[in-house]
Amino acid sequence: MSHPAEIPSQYEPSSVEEAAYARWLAQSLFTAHASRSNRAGGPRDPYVIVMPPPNVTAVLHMGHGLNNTVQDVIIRWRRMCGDEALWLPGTDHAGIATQNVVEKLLAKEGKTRHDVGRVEFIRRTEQFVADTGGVILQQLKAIGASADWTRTAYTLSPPLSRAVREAFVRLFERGLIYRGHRVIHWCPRCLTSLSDEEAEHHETEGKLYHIAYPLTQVNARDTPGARIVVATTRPETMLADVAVAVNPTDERYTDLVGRTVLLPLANVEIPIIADEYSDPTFGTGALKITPAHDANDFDVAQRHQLAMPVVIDESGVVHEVMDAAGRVPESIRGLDRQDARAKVVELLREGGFLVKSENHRLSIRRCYRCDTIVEPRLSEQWFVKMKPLAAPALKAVRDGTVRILPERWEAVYINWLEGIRDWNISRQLWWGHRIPVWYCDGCGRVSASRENLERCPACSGPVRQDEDVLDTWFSSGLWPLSTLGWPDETDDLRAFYPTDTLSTAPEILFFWVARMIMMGYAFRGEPPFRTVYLHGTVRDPNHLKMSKSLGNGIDPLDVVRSYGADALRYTVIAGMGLGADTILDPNDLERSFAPGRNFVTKLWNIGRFLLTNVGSEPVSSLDDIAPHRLTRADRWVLGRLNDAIRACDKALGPARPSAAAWNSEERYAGLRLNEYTESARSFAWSELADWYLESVKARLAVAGEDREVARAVLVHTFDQVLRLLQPIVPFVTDALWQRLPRHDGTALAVALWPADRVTAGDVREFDLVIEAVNAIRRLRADYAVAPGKTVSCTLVPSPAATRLFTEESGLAGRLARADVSIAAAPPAESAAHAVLSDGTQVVLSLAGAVDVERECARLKSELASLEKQLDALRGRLKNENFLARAKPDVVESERQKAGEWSSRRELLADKVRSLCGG
RNA sequence: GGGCGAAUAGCUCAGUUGGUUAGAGCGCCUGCCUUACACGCAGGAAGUCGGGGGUUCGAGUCCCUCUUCGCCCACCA
Repeated sequence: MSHPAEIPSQYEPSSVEEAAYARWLAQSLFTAHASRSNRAGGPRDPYVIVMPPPNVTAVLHMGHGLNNTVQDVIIRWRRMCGDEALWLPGTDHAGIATQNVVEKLLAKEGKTRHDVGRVEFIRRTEQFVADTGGVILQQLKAIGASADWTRTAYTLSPPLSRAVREAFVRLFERGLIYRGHRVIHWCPRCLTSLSDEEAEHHETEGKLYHIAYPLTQVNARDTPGARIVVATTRPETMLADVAVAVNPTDERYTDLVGRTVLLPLANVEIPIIADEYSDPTFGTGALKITPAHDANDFDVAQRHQLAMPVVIDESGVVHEVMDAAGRVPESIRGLDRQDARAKVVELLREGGFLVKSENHRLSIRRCYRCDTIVEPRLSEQWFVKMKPLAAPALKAVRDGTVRILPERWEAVYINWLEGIRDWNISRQLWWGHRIPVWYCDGCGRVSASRENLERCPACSGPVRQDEDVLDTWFSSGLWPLSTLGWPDETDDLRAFYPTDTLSTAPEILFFWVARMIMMGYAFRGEPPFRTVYLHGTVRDPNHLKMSKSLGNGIDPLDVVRSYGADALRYTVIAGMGLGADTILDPNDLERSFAPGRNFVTKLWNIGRFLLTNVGSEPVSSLDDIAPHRLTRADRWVLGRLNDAIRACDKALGPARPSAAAWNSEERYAGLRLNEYTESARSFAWSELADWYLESVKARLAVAGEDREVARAVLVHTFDQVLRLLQPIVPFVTDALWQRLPRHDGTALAVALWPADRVTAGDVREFDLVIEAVNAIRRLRADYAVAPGKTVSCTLVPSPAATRLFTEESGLAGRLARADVSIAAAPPAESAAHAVLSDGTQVVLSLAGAVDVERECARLKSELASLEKQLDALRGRLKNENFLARAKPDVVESERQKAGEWSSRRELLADKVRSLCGG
């Protein structure tokens, strides 16, 4: 009747996962079809997730593992719900990051990129990407990612590069891209400018130097030796000072405005000017103005039309770079900015100009790619005017067209967009999309063009293209559009844009998410997605972010090898509250991933038991079983299954807004993946396995009608459980699903999501049986009855439960190892007692093992705690305010409870009286 | 400097709009190799829900305040 040999006793993920994945691919389960989308005349709602493209040179780490598992769970859920589900994968060329890697390789040959030249450098980088790139996409397959690989995209591919150029030119034509000469963030190591977002703040302990600038004497009235003291954290930049600014309201300095000072070391005469920017409460109230090396000073200098000498070059070396002849003392020339600072301070001290230096906390900016301290630098860059682009993106989140989960990030997003500043998009790199702008030296025309230009459109003279490339995030910002074929009006674009959910880490909310929303509106008039799901960070037990450099990382593939992809997936999904960080211990993978491994094993064993007992003969559909043939246990498990399905649906939430914007009920609902997981787990484990499977064993052992009923219920229930769990643990569920006798050849990944049955079973009767079994088990444990020993138990059912317990005494006895008999009154002999919630009495005969004193103590303490709670409950029910203000259903359930408790209290009190003689 | 978040069992965390006796996993204790599972089963211990104040019939949940961590943003040199 069964085929136990077919089901291995041990589930070996490593031996089945790879083949299973290959089979899924061969069946094209993950390939979406534009024609099936209802936006293209097809029958289905589309559901689309664009994968945040990992850097093309990246290797999978836990952060990717987490984020892609999240996306995979969501897309697998929607796929089963009948949506035309598309998860679109791809990689990012990652300008600075990739260029850095290749430059390091060149450095090993003792060369720089300038030695090989631009063309050769790009060729080498392309080769490097071709050889080693995209590894991460292969690795994602190992964790079961159900992406549509036929659509794999790459930001630097020809079609996506075309989208980038189109976007640039359109913004240029709308006047939203302009060229500006200003102080920007510069990385002296990467030798490129950075956007505000790429220059990260770091709090540091530094020094504030007070430096005396002596006033030049113009007439005899001047006090000899008079000076003005400025405060600065960057003394080395003083060599490029062009003024000292004081606040016009600052009376200390009123007389000095208009005078000049002699800049120490540089020996240049500079004016004292009045400017609002100077804060009288900070330092000495006198501020040195260094326009070329400080963005604010630049603004001040512009207002006062001051010169802008440069003394720090692109590599951070101090010398007379521009308009600074004679300013840099011999002993400082050629020094790195750090060394120059020390030297300047030393010289100032020697010259008696250093008044004092004090400790000072300040925040410095570092390059997000290489951590080098960023240098403010005066240069010519391309900028995007952000205010007009930000407006619709702000509105979208404010009015709920786009929602951000968890909710609190919406405020952060709004706050940032409200204060948005123009975006520097030029990068002085070679790896990236070259800026599609051509300069004509003849007529001076600057042209942005979709096609490469040979001649000036105005004067037909020769032109040269801008040397710079675009910020990597410019192309990333177009990702939802460009991957779907924009700017062409492709089938994919029509069928799948806007997409649905974007899942990523909050760190790139500004870098990427906000810009995608802006670009979506700018080029398509629609948001690129409707939900932004921001997950937490993976950290180690010390709450440090996992990273390669800290050496506290976990390689997801190690976990897959040891415990399987499902264990990895289950662990990260089950352990992750919405937006909360995930803590994993790289030094104890065994313990970290135990939840997943244990659950997968349990599921496998549930399947093994169930399938071997059901056997391979045909099984009736549940619909063909007459309802009256279902046992209480059957009705119970079906009812519980239904509860589980509902709970999962509720946790996963609405897939899409019911109108143009999410309404207040939908807005922050759903995508509680941990709640969904917990609902499915607890049903499978604590209900199906612990109670139903145990209760059904006897029925399966006897051939006959009831066995067929039990088989039908088992197969139906397990089938539904596998469907519920497929998105989380696709491999083990697939392996079990294929062995189901009612299997019709459909793949689990595209099987229909379980439906909430209207006629779910009534669970209350079997709940009482469970209560009775638990009571007997607890009494056994209390009185240390040997585990193997069968005890005698008398049940005195409440009137309502008489029939129930008469019929189920055999089952209850089996589950509790007891000979259960039903009686109208409890036996007189000394025994262990318990009272169920409905008043049914449970009496265990223990032949002398029960000591009356102990039993009395037990019952009394139980009675006391019950009475205490009952008093509180009754107090509440007498309270007029409660009755008047609480919701009717709350009052009703409290009343019902009070009834139950008081009948139970009577019984316990009786027991205590008769047993303890009180 | 501004804003946000967290603080619940030994550890990691759940706890929707305030409403039964606050839950799970891991760990721990006591028994069990009960014919699916010891990665398991049965039973158990363990929480003044960070401190203080307030609102309410009722607070882990709402308000104020303090403490300790963490994050984001920021042009006071």
